[in-house]
Parts: sequence; C-alpha cells; structure tokens
Amino acid sequence: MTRSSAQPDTAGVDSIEGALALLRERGGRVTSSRVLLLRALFDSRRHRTAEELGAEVQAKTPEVHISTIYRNLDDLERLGIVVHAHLGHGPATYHLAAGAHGHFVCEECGAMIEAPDEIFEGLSRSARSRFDFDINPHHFAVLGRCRGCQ
Amino acid sequence: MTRSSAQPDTAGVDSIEGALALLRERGGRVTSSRVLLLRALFDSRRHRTAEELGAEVQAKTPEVHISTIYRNLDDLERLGIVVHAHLGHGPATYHLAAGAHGHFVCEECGAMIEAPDEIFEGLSRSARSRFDFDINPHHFAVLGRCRGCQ
DNA sequence: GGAACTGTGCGACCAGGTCGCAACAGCGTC
DNA sequence: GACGCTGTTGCGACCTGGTCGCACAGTTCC
Repeated sequence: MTRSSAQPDTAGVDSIEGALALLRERGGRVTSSRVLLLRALFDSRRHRTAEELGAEVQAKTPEVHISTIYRNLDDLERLGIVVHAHLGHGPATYHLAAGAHGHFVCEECGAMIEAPDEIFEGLSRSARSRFDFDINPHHFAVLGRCRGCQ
Repeated sequence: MTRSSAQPDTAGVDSIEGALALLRERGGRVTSSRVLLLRALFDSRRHRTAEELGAEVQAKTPEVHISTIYRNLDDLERLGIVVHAHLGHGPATYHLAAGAHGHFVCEECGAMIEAPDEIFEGLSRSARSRFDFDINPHHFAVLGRCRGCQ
C-alpha cells in the first residue's frame, strides 16, 4: 500500500473481512499485526489510544512494536476504516469509522458523552451559510461541563 | 501567587494595568518577564503559541526562559486574563480572555475563522437540554473544510 | 520457488511541555 | 536603605505522544 494520498471515500467498512479486502484492493498486505489490530478494533467499539490498542495486540503477540501500531492506524485511517479523535489534552483516541460521532467532554472530570450527528445540524447549517465552512464535528471534542461538575 | 485553585471568575481584564492589579491582588508579583509577556499579549490580539510569545519577549530580554513563559501563561490563565485554544494538531495558541470566541479551522489548509459566540447558541441549548452538558465552544476548534478546500 | 516490493522491529529522534532546584528579586516592615 | 519572607526565574533534565530511517522479514505474484 502506498503511504500517500488515497481518499477515505470508503467510510463504513464494517467487518474485519471487509477491511482486509479493502486493504488488499489498495495494494496493501495482510500481515498478522494488521489482523490483530483490526481484531482489537472490532472486538470492542470503545475509544482507545494507540498505546491501549498496542497493549491489546501485544498481549497476543508481544513483538509487535508500538511504531507499527501507529503506522497501521495511519494506514487504516487513510483507507477510511478507522478515525481518530481528540477528546482533550492527552493522546488521540481511535475507533471504527463506521459509527463515527461527535463528543462532549467534561473539562473537569473527563467524562465523555457520545453526541449524535443531528445535534450538530444547526451549527453545520449556520457555518455553511455564514462562512461557507463545512464542519466535521467528529475530530475534536466539544469541551464543557457535565451535569455533575457545573 | 499560589499556583493552585483560584477560579477564572474575572474573565475580561482589558488592560495591562488591570492585569497587574489583579495579579498583585491575588498575591502575585509584578516581574519584568510578566510585564513583557502582557505587553506582547496586549500589543497584538492575534493568536500566538507560547514559542511565538517567548520569541517576542526574548527580542527585548533574551534571558527570559521559555519555561517561564509557559508558567506565566498558566498563571495568567488561572487569573482569567488569558485563554488557550487548540486549533488543530500542533501547539496551543494563547490570546486574551476578553474577546474569547470559537474557531473554525480548515483541516486541509489550516485557515482559521473566528466564530461569534451566537453561532453556537443552538448547539449549546441542545447539549444542555439533552445531556445537561454546558459547552465551552472556545477551547477546541471545530474542524472542517473552508470554501477553497471543499 | 524466487523476484519484487511492502511491512516490521528497533532505536534514535522530535515537538511541545513540565518539573526540581538553587539563586534571585518583589514587596512589606523596620 | 537593609532585612527577610516568599514568590519567581533560569537552567537543565525529563516526560509524553508520536515520527522516521534503516536493514531485515514477510507477502504476493508469476
């Protein structure tokens, strides 16, 4: 797989087999570290950092290096299988692109609420009409205070 | 000035003198590095990184260390004089709390649009009514695509 | 089974900050 | 103006999160 351009026009691959097929189709190779990483990603839909995913992979195959995890996450993101989001200061978190959503994160306690896309529709319309700006509400969380911390 | 709690309940100090008075009131000292930093912040209202502000201070007084800049920015933020925002991957940017606003940042070209608070009102209401979550739209930018990059 | 090329482990490195420490400097008091 | 308390600073070491170059290993295709 060439590590350049290639648009994530394929968001929504929803099985390990689909992901591997897409990988192969784009000239990539099916390696054991990639299969393990995909398995970790599909096994639990939680948001996890590269370190956490690395630990899960290494639990089965300890010699997989963390830099391989980062490179594979990058590749999977370029294929539109995975997305990363920043939920505050600290490491990025990764999850499957199928089922991407926005995030509200409490500045105080770190609690995270997954926000359905439609909650951003009004903002999306205003940004488009006033600034011709097309928002992507998934990438960076919206910070604030949760009920308990207000 | 003690480096603990102290809420930023004073957002909106809008002169160097006001900032210094607040600093003193809270037990802090008026040092030359702080005066220089405040002067840099008030001189231009652009968003700047700690490195950039450091360079401006060091242009006048080269021995001010970058870690002092970070510490002073922290202190000023704790006093509610300054806020920082994350406009994408890369270093945080700082600007005066008086005149804080949201940001739209293009994922492609990095262009930044300052967004008036009222554009977030609908989202703010929905987040409050649906999740009891009180958003702060200033801290993290909303990413997306600008007109030219769509 | 071998050539061709992609992916991997490894260690070095980088950016953006943070921290501990000893020396220094504000500021209130005498 | 000197004194002393205590907040602040310069400095270097360190930390986290991530990237990169390299030589070798693994995958795929013929």
